[in-house]
Amino acid sequence: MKNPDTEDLYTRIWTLVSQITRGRVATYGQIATLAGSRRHARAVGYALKCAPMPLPWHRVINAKGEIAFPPTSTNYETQHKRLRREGIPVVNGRVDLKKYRWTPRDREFPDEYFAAET
DNA sequence: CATATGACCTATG
DNA sequence: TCATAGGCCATAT
Repeated sequence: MKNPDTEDLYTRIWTLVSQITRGRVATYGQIATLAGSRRHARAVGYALKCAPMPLPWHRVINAKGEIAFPPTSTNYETQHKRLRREGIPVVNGRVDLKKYRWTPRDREFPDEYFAAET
């Protein structure tokens, strides 16, 4: 991560993820959109991987409601365990986004966060 | 510079 | 609901 723009992007992603409330989940695309552009869905994963501070990364899942790690990985197990521990059911490998999707509060996210991307 | 690889997403049938 | 196709983009090699 040498590019300064990328660093800004990652910083916004880290801030957003840190604000996901307990017992709720957000998707990679959702975070990317809030961070400024919905095209960076893939970059969210990278940003979480190199986060310099502890973050509730387990609250970030894909658009289908699934844990994005390979089901056989230890990362998958860790995330699954943490979600269940927060009271988020994972049935058939997926979370009900209709019920558990996190939505930012207006006060936390001023209008510029939702402005059309340039 | 060219490819390949993901903690991805949407549109479409 | 599932599968496929095409798109996206930071990183790694």
